[in-house]
Amino acid sequence: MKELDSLLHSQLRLAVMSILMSVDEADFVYLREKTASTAGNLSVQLDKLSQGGYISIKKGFVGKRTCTTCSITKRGRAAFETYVDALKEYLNL
Amino acid sequence: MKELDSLLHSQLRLAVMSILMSVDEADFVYLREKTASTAGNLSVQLDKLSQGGYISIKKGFVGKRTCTTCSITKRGRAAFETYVDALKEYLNL
DNA sequence: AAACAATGGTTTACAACATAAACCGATTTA
DNA sequence: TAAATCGGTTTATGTTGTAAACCATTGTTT
Repeated sequence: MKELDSLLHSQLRLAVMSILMSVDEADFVYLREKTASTAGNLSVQLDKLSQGGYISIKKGFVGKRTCTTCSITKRGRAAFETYVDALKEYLNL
Repeated sequence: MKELDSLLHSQLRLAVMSILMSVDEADFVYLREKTASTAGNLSVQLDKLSQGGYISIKKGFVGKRTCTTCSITKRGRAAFETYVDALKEYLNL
């Protein structure tokens, strides 16, 4: 059996990655709402994805307010695809 | 976003369930080899699946040796299918 | 037959993880 | 200016996954 990438095999991180796969860029608040997660949890998981090089996080401003924007990296995209393939094997899809 | 069934969202339990989906019955040793897991870990995870009513565990003998045989339940089969559907949503499959 | 290894598992101790609560600094509102 | 809100981070805590240690029985060696 192939190993499942443990950085991706987490509900929230997977949800985030899935969104980022199809959206180019997404800010913190959007991700929090779309995934229905708490800010704290999201913050931690984004960090992990970032540490692993799967996403890049850009901190900027919208007006006077800070805004954290995330996008998937090449590496993240590849990892996601590998993960999906491995999963298909598990699920016989 | 749909919730992912946390009883299934675990690498080893998922592997076990996937095997049991297509095999009617499988004994402990077979599962251990097929999933390349340690006996301890497998024992714990089988217990959890059993507690959740997803598999049934039957203890018997083959010759003089004990033999633990597992099979998926109706409920387990349904849960697996639901899980797969939810996952498809996450992965855009 | 006593000692030793192997088989089939279970228990348990520990590390990693997910999560929410508490918090922080800046901004807007009253 | 005080209080409430926003965008987010840090931290404390419970939950989970895992392997190491263990147990009971069977088989093998001396």
